[in-house]
Amino acid sequence: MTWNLDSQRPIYVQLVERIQYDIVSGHFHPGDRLPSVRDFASEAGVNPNTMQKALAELERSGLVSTQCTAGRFITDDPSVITGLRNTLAKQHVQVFIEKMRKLGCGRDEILELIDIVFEEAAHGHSFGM
Amino acid sequence: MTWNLDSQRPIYVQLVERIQYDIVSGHFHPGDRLPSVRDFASEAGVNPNTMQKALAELERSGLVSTQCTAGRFITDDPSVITGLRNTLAKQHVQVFIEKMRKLGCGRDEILELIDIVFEEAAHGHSFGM
Amino acid sequence: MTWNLDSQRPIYVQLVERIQYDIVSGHFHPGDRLPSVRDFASEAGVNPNTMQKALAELERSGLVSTQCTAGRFITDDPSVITGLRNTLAKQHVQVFIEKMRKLGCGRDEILELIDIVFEEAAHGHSFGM
Amino acid sequence: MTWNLDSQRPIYVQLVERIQYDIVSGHFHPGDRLPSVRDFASEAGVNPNTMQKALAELERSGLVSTQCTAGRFITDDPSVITGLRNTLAKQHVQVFIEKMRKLGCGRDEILELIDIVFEEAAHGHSFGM
DNA sequence: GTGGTCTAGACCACT
DNA sequence: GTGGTCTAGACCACC
Repeated sequence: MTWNLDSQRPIYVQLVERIQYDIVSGHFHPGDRLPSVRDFASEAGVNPNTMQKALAELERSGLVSTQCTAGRFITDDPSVITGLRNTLAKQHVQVFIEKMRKLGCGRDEILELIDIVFEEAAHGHSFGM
Repeated sequence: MTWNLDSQRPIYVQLVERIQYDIVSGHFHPGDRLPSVRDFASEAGVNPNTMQKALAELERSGLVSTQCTAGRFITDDPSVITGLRNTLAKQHVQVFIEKMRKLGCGRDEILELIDIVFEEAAHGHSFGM
Repeated sequence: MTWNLDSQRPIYVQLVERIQYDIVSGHFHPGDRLPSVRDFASEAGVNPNTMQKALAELERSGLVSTQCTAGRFITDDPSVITGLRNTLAKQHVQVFIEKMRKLGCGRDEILELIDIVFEEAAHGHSFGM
Repeated sequence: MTWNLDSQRPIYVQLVERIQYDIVSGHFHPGDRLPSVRDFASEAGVNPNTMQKALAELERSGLVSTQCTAGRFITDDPSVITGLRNTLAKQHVQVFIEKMRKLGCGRDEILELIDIVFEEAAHGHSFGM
């Protein structure tokens, strides 16, 4: 698992996003214990304080909670996770559609392109880049 | 028309993207003469050198060309513009679908969400800006 | 009965306050024998030395007295207890009014808010715990 | 203006509370510019990072906002300030009544004591201690 | 070992 | 000069 941090945006923001994804996508499960701040930080190649800041952010949003001296845990309320997933999904769709609109792509063309990309993917093309 | 530059990513990259959009979306037309580097830079509120770098980038990709002493012009070959438009559109779709895939959204859910966002937009909700 | 000790303030101070409350509020009665230091400490989940320090403090203020070999007893002079109760009550009121004054709340607003809180409590809202 | 920080509770929390009070009590006014992080920190005798953390907290709650490179400003929406004031006031009342309840003081006795304290204050006694 | 907090000092971009 | 971010290293209390 690589972290792919770029130095253009605040690292702690990228950490938050990345961990959110890992929770939402099922890499972490509700109730799971997260690695310790120090381990997590070293895994991501950042300073423990930076990871601490990211985790505090996640705590503020209710995704993780800390049981002092025992570590940090993913919320065990699946609805919080589902809620975040849906929020993120909708945000992505909105940003995406706005970008396409600026390119002059309407609804039909968007749907068409999506089908094309899915077709290609189904025939073994890779997604990412 | 505001330029909305953020200081997180290299300015010239943002300028390139923005001008690409302006060409592709029809704000600039094939054969149009671009403002002078100096004017363009002052309009965007950036240093002329930065704008220069952005325009050089656009030249490299064939979107604009310099006719010495007469200034810079948008390519008069519509197919180049259409090509860019389609390339950008497809890129956006691929990136978007990859993000959604990471969230665990399949094709059907994506289509559903897109319809929802279009519905909302039709009822007066703003997109992102 | 939980002890709710927080690690922010010296433990023994919190014990003193808590036992004062238990005496003043009638949980312990005049002349009652207190549990042994060891039992009391284990009940509160603290080190016996810490409890010892707390009890010494209470002895200094005349609330409890040691009868050698027989253990520690709550004072059998009800006026001492009543005196403490009134002292604590007045202290709380003074500190409270000072805080409210800093917020710009005058006498009338304070009385109004107190009535509101009592109203809410009467309708089943919990206070603080 | 002294800061009276005690080392028992997180300093940044105390800074938040103190600045909240200063805003709510009218020492800072809506739209006022706060001292720079560095100045503010040195005035309070803390590390700039600690002050930064406190101000970030205040920003999160909407009390102050930062106009990048221009400094931080108190919100110019008086209703936010009034809202905070009322929230704090009610909290204090609740905590106070709960404490008094534990002492066995009912509503009437509380009101009586408040009047006594106000009487004393009116005759020149000091509040605080 | 855990998390939480604080400090000191640095760099960046903007103006 | 402003705020924002990051790092390194320290201390504390709890278990």
